[in-house]
Amino acid sequence: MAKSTKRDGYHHGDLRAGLVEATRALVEEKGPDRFSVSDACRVAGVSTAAPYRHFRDKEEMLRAVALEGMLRNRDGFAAASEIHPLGSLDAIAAMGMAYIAFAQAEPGVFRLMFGLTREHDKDPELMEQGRANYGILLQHMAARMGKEEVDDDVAKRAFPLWTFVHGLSFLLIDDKVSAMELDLDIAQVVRANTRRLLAD
Amino acid sequence: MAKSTKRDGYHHGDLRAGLVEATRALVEEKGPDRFSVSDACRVAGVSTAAPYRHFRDKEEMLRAVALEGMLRNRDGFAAASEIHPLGSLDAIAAMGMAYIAFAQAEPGVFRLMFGLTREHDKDPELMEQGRANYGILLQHMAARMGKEEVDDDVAKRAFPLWTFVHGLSFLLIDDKVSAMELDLDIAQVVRANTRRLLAD
DNA sequence: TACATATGTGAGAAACTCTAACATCGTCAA
DNA sequence: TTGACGATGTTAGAGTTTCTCACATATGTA
Repeated sequence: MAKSTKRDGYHHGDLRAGLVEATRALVEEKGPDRFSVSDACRVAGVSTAAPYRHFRDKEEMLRAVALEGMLRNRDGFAAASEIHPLGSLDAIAAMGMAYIAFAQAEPGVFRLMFGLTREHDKDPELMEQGRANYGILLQHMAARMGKEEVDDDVAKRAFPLWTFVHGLSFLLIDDKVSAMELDLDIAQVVRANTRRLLAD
Repeated sequence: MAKSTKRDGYHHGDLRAGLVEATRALVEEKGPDRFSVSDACRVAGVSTAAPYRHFRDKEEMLRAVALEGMLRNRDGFAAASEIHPLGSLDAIAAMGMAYIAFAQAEPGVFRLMFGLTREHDKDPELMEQGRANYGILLQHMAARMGKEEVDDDVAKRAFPLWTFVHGLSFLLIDDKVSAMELDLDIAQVVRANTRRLLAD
């Protein structure tokens, strides 16, 4: 039965994948700061020394989850961008909603994908994936501005859109929206302000 | 010489304040996730059991720093809002810049003020301060819209402005701006997009 | 088959959070 | 003035955690 996450004897089968999944689940359940390697080991059913055959340290386990999240996020992002015309307000707003939906569905992983530790910036793979995601938005923006190629102007007009949905995502998962007693229709907020940010 | 942070004998003088300051410095130096109570004790020059006379746990120490940051942030925020006419683009953009400047000056504390843990939401004092800060923006927005009182419409028009500078703050401190090879004049970005978000 | 390599285990060192019992200091009522 | 008490510090230590080291077991290849 090929490789599986199920234990089969002395060896695990695919412990790396098993640990990444356990880590993802625990990060989501308890929050990134309450995650422990030992917990992941308990879930995966291995000793606490086992992970160190596959990851340099705890940090690297979390980075693996962040990277996997970035890839998964890209799917939703790309899908949203493709159901509307290139460069349309509909397409751009849909991408924003996909970004926010991911943050709300997996706040733990989302937090991991950004911020949590400065070492993430040094991870070239993670950075590359982030750039690829942003690239999709850039394509739409270039089309909208009637340009063949993505240039600095395009990048500078696209950036505020990212900024906006990024900030909204954090305010939502940190519960600031309800704390301020705001009763918002998120889709409406995204669409209206995307339109404003695109205006000129 | 009244209360001081300096050690004077068996007792410390004002250990609570000393620990908050040590915690703030360490959070800024190493990041919130690398902070340890023991480190703070070493800096303050007390035993590792001492903090528990003043704080329930590590979490509460960090919350104290977040609250103190929120108060300090408010000073800059209020100051920025007062040097320009009530409700003017200048005033609102200046407040945005103050917000971002704080994040860049104290990224560790800024991260603490939002997110890091969900327990923060339950801290009524912290929530109250956050609301007070947001209230300053609401005043300007109400004036701009020619209203006497802050109502739902005002809150809904102000919210995107917060969202925008909040997102920009995080992208800056997480180094995403340089990672995407964007060379931005932040003041320019804030002003241009604040104007767009206010338009209609 | 036999050897090299990959992947798991158990034991333990070092650090950390937090508690419990005890020590010291300041203060206020008698 | 004094002495009891509450506030605030210390020492010792239990329990958890990260990570390393030596050793065990599985897998693949000559």
